Amino acid sequence: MPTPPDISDSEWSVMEALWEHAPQTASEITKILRPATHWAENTVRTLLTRLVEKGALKTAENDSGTRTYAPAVKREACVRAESESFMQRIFGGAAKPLLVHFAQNSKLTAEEVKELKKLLDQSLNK
Amino acid sequence: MPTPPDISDSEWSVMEALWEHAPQTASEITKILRPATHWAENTVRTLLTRLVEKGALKTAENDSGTRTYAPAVKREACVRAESESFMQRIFGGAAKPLLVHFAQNSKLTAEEVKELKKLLDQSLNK
DNA sequence: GTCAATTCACCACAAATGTAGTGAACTGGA
DNA sequence: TCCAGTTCACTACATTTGTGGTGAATTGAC
Repeated sequence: MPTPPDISDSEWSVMEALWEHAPQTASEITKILRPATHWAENTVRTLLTRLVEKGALKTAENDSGTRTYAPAVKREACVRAESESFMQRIFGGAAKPLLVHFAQNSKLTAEEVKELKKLLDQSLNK
Repeated sequence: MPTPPDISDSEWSVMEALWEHAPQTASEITKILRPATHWAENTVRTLLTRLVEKGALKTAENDSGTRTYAPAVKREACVRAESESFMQRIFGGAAKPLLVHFAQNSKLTAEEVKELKKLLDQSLNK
């Protein structure tokens, strides 16, 4: 898989739809996104085209000869890239202050806290 | 303090300089940022102007009659806003998967892990 | 008082983003 | 076979962002 390109806000919604389920056609994706976005189909098509240009999606044709889209980059890799650049931007690249911030500003259940503590421990023995 | 406006990448660097030390003049800020950015003074001035328009900075004059800039919004509030929108964008607004991601992808010292675990516990009794 | 340096208001301009419209081409059903 | 709906390639256009140039006004040092 190639390095994840920059993916803008709107584009990210499209990617999510395709990470969730692929391949899909432009009109299918539009329908999936409609409730949340109300985007015109042409808007979605523009985003799809840009994402293909960026190398984030690849296309193929389905049985009816209609173009379909599928991710060319893994969600996890994109999440990592976006997270990295966010951490860089806001927390000077340091994980600890970031974790401090979210640990302090989030409402977590006792279960979640337990789980996270376990993960933190594991992050040491790696 | 007003609600934090959107602050772009370059603008954020300027804000950091002023959160660090304020008030400062345009040329002072340019000098501070120069090692990291190599921006022309006019570039910094443009960013300053935009930040004032956005309400992120306020201006005054110093003794020599030169304009100075100072934050009009608290860093903590901006960090919170950016963090919120990042969490929304990438993790669907959920803190737990975000924390999981960073807990797993960060190299932390034993000290830091201890500290974070403590913070997590405290986040419960609030 | 003059001149060089500083400060500023304004303008510039390309790339990226958000959000679509137009018009041609194709296609499945009556 | 002809038309309506679908798909697509292009184009459009306002904003935001990154990056900086021009030229006028001011001011401190001679």
